[in-house]
Amino acid sequence: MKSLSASAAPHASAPSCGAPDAFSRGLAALAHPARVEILRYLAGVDYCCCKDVVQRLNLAQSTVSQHLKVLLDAGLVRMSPQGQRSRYAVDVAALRTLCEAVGALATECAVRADEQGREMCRGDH
Amino acid sequence: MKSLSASAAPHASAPSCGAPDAFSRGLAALAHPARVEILRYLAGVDYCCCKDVVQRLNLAQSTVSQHLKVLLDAGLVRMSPQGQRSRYAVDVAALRTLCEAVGALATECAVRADEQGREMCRGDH
DNA sequence: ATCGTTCATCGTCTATCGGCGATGAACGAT
DNA sequence: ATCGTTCATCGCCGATAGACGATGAACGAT
Repeated sequence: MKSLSASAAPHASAPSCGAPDAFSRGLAALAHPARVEILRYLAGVDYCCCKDVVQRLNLAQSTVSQHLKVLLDAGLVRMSPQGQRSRYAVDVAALRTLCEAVGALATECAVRADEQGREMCRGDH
Repeated sequence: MKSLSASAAPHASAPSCGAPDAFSRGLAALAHPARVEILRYLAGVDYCCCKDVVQRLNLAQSTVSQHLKVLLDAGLVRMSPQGQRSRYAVDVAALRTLCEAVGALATECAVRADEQGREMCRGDH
């Protein structure tokens, strides 16, 4: 009953909460400076193997590989094995989609807040 | 808050990257379904105390308080103590700013990828 | 066949996250 | 003064993230 974490809610299923959706995974992937740096680096080079990122970021190769895997799972980069290397490339469309999702959330919040923003200062309920 | 660049601590022995900037904190705050739900709920009501969110989300009060604190630290919500309650409200401007930061990252990646996307054929396409 | 390179994965470690209950402070009402 | 309510914080716990080194597979070159 205590171990819910993402599956079993104590009482009833939580409202739209509890699933690691694409939105959450995408944002979580972006919520790390190293991964943002990887993305920007990937966009700036024509082809990119893991080694290049390692030299760029001054991190261990295994660490970089992990970060790339996170970005891959989030759908923000694509990978095509090429010989003994791995060609990584930014999925610009996915990045845009994620950006639009954030924008949609911001817009929704703005609209809903504006709909009744004037009476926010009543002080009672 | 235009500093998107991850400073990428040069030394690898550091446990973390050492630069939890506003961008990372904001995205990390959004990267949890419960917190997104809190944001949307906050935007939809004129007045909101912690208790309301607790009933809404079916989470323990302490858990909700933690989530609110995360959102607060990320600057996405504002809080004003009001009597024994705490009035929480979405900071729409901050949300927009964060959204624009994501957009800037997406645009930068798109531009840089487009600048040489056509000539990325070094050997094969 | 052998070697060097590249990369993904495994194991380990520490720090943090995310959940909870319990506690105490602050405040309004009785 | 006392009680009830609300909230933030603490301690605890399991799970995850993020770092590393080591290992082995895949591949090109010798």
